[in-house]
Amino acid sequence: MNGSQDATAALDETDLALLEQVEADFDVSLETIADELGLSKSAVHYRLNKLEANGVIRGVTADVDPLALGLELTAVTDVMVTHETGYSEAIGESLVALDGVEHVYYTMGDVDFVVVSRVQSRDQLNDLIDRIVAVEGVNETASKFVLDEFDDHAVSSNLTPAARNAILEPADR
Amino acid sequence: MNGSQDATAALDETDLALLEQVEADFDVSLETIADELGLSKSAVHYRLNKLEANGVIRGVTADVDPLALGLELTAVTDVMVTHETGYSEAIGESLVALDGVEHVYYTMGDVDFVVVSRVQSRDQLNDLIDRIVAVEGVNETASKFVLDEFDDHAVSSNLTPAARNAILEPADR
DNA sequence: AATGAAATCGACCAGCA
DNA sequence: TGCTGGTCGATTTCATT
Repeated sequence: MNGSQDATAALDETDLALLEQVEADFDVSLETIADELGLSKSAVHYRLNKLEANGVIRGVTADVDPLALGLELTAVTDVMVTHETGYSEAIGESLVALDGVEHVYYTMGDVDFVVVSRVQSRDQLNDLIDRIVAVEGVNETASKFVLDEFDDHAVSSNLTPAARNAILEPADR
Repeated sequence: MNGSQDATAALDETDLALLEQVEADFDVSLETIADELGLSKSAVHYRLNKLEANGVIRGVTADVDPLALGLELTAVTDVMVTHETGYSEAIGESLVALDGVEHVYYTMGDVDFVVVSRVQSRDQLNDLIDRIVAVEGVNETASKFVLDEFDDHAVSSNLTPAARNAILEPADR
């Protein structure tokens, strides 16, 4: 054990470039990635394995278009809980377990939870809000329709220069 | 061309089961998936190709853990714009283009945009909020720290029974 | 940490129900 | 259209440096 941080794995610029590639598209051949990075196929594979072993890459998944499944309605719902007990984690887990709920953020401030959900219709949204209110501890909700949505799901290509530097040059260097 | 909807591709239960599998983990072998679904490898491959051709599967990507990159701070920022011009799309695109911004929701109501972002430190969050305010048309912001987060990124395994039925039994049947 | 060879797996094709 | 079985190419693994 040395003095390096546990949370942040030691990454170099090649790792970051590799992450940007596979986070954007893991369906390309290793050869294509290897060419772009100036590495051999085996080297790319070796680094990918290391990144997965370190927990940097959590997994590889298919991205499903919600619209293709008819989920055309997105809502942002503010959820207030009855009193600040220590049950925030249980409530958060109950909320995310509801069908249709995609993200749950437990926040500081007057709103306790921000819930993002996807459904097909207004009927389904009404039903979902009913199920949110039925969660033990939930007091009040306020929902907003989402008219338009913009996403940048990639993490590694979305870093500020400061964040990049912090990753490439750990504090204990 | 028949009377089927454009938006919602015709999917059967096998397709949904397949989507649940690959949305949870695309790193397993085709044989494993085939066994669980009671299909042959070729059939699985055939359906995957079709789902991708239909736009149901948008792509295959690596999931990177933000914490592994030191992005331990999540914030939800409400953004009010100066006046309801027709530039909401331009503003949304400007917001999501900012480094650190992950989701942007353009909403109906008193708040115009809900922005979810990830950074490493309070310094970086201050900087990000400055950059949000600097976006043309942005008037006022209010940020909340996220203390805890719960996600269900999978779309196909997150459907209400009503939504499942609507997918399996199109209206024009 | 990276390489090259051997085993394994996935992509594609022609044909069939 | 949905699927089968086989072939070829790509990927994963491992011994080696």
